[in-house]
Amino acid sequence: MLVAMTNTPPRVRFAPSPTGLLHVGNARTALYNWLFARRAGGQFILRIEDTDLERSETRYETQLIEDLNWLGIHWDEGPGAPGEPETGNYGPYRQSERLAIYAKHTERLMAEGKAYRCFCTLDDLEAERLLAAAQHRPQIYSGRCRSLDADTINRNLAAGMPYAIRLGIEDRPLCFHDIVRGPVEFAAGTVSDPVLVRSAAGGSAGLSKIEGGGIPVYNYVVTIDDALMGITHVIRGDDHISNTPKQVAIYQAFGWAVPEFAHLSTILGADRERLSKRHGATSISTFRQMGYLPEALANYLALLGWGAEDGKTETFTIAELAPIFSLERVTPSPAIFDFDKLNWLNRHYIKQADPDRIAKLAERQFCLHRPDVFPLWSSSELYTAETIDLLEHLDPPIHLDLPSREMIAERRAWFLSLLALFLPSVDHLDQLPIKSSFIFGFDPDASHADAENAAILAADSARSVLSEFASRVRAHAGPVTPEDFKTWINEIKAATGVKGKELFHPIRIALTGAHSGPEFDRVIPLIEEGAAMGLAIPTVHDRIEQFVGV
RNA sequence: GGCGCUAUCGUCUAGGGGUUAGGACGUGAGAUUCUCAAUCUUAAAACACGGGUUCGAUUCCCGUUAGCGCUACCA
Repeated sequence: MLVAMTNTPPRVRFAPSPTGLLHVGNARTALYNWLFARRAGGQFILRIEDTDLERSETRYETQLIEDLNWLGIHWDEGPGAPGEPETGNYGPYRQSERLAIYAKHTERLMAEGKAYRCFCTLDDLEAERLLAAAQHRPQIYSGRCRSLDADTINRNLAAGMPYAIRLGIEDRPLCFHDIVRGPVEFAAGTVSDPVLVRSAAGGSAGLSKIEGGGIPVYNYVVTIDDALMGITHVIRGDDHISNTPKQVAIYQAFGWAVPEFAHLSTILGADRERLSKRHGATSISTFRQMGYLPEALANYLALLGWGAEDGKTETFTIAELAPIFSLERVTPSPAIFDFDKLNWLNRHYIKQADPDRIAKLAERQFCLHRPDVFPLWSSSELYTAETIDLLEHLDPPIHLDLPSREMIAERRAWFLSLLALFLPSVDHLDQLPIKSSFIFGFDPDASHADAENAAILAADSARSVLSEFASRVRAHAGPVTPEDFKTWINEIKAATGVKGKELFHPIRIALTGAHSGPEFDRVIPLIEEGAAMGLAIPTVHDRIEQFVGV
C-alpha cells in the first residue's frame, strides 16, 4: 500500500471544529499533518467542520486561522477568510456548505439498499444498551430496523414517526492500518450499524428528511469529505480510533479506497489527565499572549511524541523539521505536557531571535501589563524615523508634538539595554514587566516589611552600611555612575569592615527592593539614564531618600 | 460493564535478543558572580509485574496490573 502511495503525492487534512480556541493537542495534529505533507511533497488541506451550527462561531474560525499562520502552518487548499474565495479544487471546505453533497450520497446508499431507516427511539436504544451492559456484552445496536417490511415503513412514515438513517454493515471484523500503531482490528459483533443521518430534531420530536436534509453525523460527513477530497492519509487524535471502524464501513459501502490512518496520542497534564485549562495555558492564542515564540511552541510540539533519528537533536525550526519528519517515528503512547521544557526552548529561541523582533514583542507586553509606567512606548510605533520624516516634509507641515529623532534613538537604546538586562531571567515575555518593575519604582514600606529583607536589614552591619551609603549619595551631585558606586563600595568596605553579601544586600534592597537581581554595574546606568531622559523613574538619590526616610 | 489503545530515568524520548541502556528538560553538587538569572563542568536517576520462546530477554509472544480513549440520532 505504501509503495503505491509513493507514486502519488499524499493529501492530508486538518479538520478542526470552530467551537473554541485552538488547543495545543490539535495544533500538534495540524503540525504533524503539515510536516508530513511537506516531507512527501503532498498537499495539506484545511477543512472546517462546522456542522454543529449551535457551537460553531465565525470568530473561532478566524482565530484558528490566525493561530495556525502564527505557528507557521500554511495550507495548500482551504476556505478563504469569510467572504474571500477559497483555494483548491475540492471545495467547499466548510462542511456547512456541503450539506447537499451529503444528502446526495445518502440517497445513493438508500437506493442501493445499503442504508435503512431506523425508527428506534432514544429510549429504545438506551434500554438495549442497559441490557447489554447487564449481560456483559458489547453495547451495540441490535439492527432490528434493518429488515423492516415495506408496509411497516410506510405506516411509520405516514404516522410521521421520526427516524434516523443507518448504514447496514455485515457482521465481520473491521480492520484498518495505522502508521503509528500498526494493524488495528475490531472484531465482528463489536461495531453498531453507524447512524448516517440523525432525526431533524435530534430524537423523538423531529422528522428526518433526506431530501430536506436531516442532519448528517460526524462519522459520515468526515468520511465523505475525506474520500471526495482525495485524502490519502488521515492523521488525527487517537480519540478517533473507535470511530474508525465505522468510517471504514462507510468507505467500503461506497466502494472507496480506505486511506492510511495515523492516530496521535493524547497530550496529558502532569496528573496524567487530559490536558485542560486547569493545568495552565492550553490554547495557542494564550501561549502567544504570554510571550512564547511560535518557533519554540512548534519545536516543543514536534518533540511531544516524536524524536529525531539521531536521538539527540532537540532544537529545530519547522523548516528544518520538514525534511526529517516521519510518522513512523511517532510514539503511540500518551505524552505529558512539560511546561519546563517548553520554557527552556522558549529561552533558547529568545536568545537566537533578532533583537528587533524581540523588542517589538516585549514592548507590547509592557504596554499590556504596565501602561502606567510605560505610556511612552504604547504609541512608539507612530514615532518611527519614517513617520517623523514624513510629517516634517508635509506641505503645509502638520504640527504634532512628536519626540525628536535623537530622543527616539536614545529611548530605544535605553529600552534595548533594559531588555538585555532582564531577558536572561525570563521564560516568556510577559514576565518582563514584572521582573523589571523595580526600575520604575517600588514600595519602600513593602520592601521593609518583607520578612527576608527585614532579617537582612536588622543586622548592625546593614545599618552602618546603609548610612555610609546614604551619606555618600546625598553628598553627590548629579547622576551616579558605576565608577562612583565602585568607589563608594570600596570606601564603605574600608570604613565598616563589612564585605560580601552583608555589604551588597542592604544596598540592593534600598535601591531595588529585593536582595537579588541583576548586577549593579548595569542597573545603575539604566536607572540614572532613564531618569535623565525624562522617564518616570526614581534616581538613585530618590531611592535612598525614600528608603532611608521610611 | 464492553471495545480499543498504551507501558524505558520525575518528564519528553533514543535504542534494541548479548549495550557501561544514550540524549534533552528538570533536580543535586561545583566553577563564575555581591545576589539572582544566564553560562560552563559534574552527579544521581529508567526498561511496570508474572509466565513463556531462547544458550541468553529490557527488546519477541501471552497474561496481569495500571493509565488513557471511545462506549450518542456530539464533533
